[in-house]
Order: sequence, then structure tokens, then C-alpha cells
Amino acid sequence: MERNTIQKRQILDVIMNCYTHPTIKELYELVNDKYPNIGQATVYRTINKLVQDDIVIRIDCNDGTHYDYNREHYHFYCLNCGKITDVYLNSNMVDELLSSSKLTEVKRINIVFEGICDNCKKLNKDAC
Amino acid sequence: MERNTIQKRQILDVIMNCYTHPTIKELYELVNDKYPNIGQATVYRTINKLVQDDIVIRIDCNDGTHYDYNREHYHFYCLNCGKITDVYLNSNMVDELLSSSKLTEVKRINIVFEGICDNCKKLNKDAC
DNA sequence: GTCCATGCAAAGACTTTGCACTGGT
DNA sequence: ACCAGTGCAAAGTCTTTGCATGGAC
Repeated sequence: MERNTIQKRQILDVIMNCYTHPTIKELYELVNDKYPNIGQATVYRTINKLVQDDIVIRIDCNDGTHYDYNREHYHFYCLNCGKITDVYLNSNMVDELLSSSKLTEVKRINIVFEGICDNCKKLNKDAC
Repeated sequence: MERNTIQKRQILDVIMNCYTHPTIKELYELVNDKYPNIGQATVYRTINKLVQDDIVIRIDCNDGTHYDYNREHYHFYCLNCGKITDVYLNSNMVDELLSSSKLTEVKRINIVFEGICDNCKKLNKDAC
């Protein structure tokens, strides 16, 4: 039987009230800032459980794994600055994608759009 | 100026003639089986260059990063056995996906369908 | 001949684990 | 009271790096 500990609630609180998409390192720092005395091992163990329980999702990018609260949405990853932003797709779009894949038994689709974000495009026109 | 070394050609040869989607560890083993005396650091350095040069792509999954020769295709990841298989989508499907996302400046889309593969479904009906 | 890439081993970064203790049920 | 979850530190794993040497150009 799984327990609803303070630490688990604290970690979830940080993820749910976080506009970035933190890596495990960043998440640990954020959690520790808000709730000191939480162990690093606890963050690792808890996040893995939250992912297993489908409460949190992993976003796997070139620069490592990021975490996000599990809503029906997808992500854009900036190849220049590494920032991740949310992407929402019409649900019929997702259905079409699924049927186009000809796969059955799909539980989730991970989509990461990679490119240059508006901010980087503005700041550094030639570099991109 | 980038050099076309023996090791680079050997690593590419292994990736191109490999039906699995190896992790870096598996890739190193495959390369070493076929071409001994190749250093681990070389495999790490070379694969990163190949990814930067868009010759090889990363497939980021729950169980880590896998590598594949860069063709226009996507992947299915079995949540049970971890096997990765190729998924091909009509190119107009991808265009629709892009326009649905409302993003501009997208260089690539990474899509990983997650679910249970046919083989696992057969072998273990109740577990899935 | 130049200097980028390699191989090795060591360092560094990341993640898991063992164990005694705490706190949720 | 029981035992899953925690905190710490140590172990284990993964990845990068420094440096001397070798090979591509």
C-alpha cells in the first residue's frame, strides 16, 4: 500500500506549480528551496513512482530527461536555448496520427517538436 | 575540418546494418564485437558528432537513449519488453501535425508511440 | 607537417542502494 | 505495531576529459 507522505506532496506541489519543465537536478533544487531538508534520494525515488503512477510524465530531450505534470499535451524543445514549451493539439489530430501509424495497443504518444523558439530567433537571427 | 576516420566509418557501418535500436552501451558492444580495439570514448565522441551532423538520431525513451540511422520515420516503444520498432507515417500526416501545432521554425518532430508490442501481447495476455 | 581524432585511464556527473530511523496507516 | 518511505552516505553506473600518440589531409 502506497503512502501519502509529506515529501511526496511537496514534490508534487512543486511540479504542479512550476512553469518550467525541470530536469531531476532542477527539480531537486526547486524542492529544496521551498522545502529544505528533503533528501536527493527521495526526489529520485518519488519522481519515479509518480511517473509509474502516470501522475507525472517524462519529456526526453537531447539534453536529458525533464518532468511535467501529466496533462494531455505535447512539447516544443528549443535547440538553441533548451527551453521547453507546451504544445496543444486537437484531439482528432491525435486520433488521425494513431490511425496513420497503423498501430494497436498504444497507451501514450510522446511528441517533441524541435526547433528554434521565437525568443532565440529574435535575439540571434544569423546563428539560427 | 572534420576527418573521415576508420573508427567513424566502422561505427556508422554498425548502426546502418543494425536492426535493433541500440543504446550507447549496446552500440559499443556491437562495434567492439565487429571491430575490436575501438575505445569507448571514441564511440561516445563519434556518436555525438554523428547526431550533431544529423546523420544519426537519438530516440529518447523511458529506459534511456537509443540511436538510429536518420531516415524519415518514427518509433514504437514496447513498455513491457523495451523493444523499439520503426513506424512510418504518410508525409501529409506530418504536415497536418505541424500545422495543428501552430509552431513555426520546427526542424524535426520526434514521435514515440508507447504501448505493448504484438509479441508481448501474445505471450502475456493478463500482464498487459 | 599540421592538427583533429583516438585510446587509455582518471575524473566527474548522475543514479541507485543499504541501513538505521521516522512517520503514515 | 507494522512496514513503506526517508535521509544520509557510500556504491555503482554512465559520460566526459586530459594527455600522449597516431593517422587523415
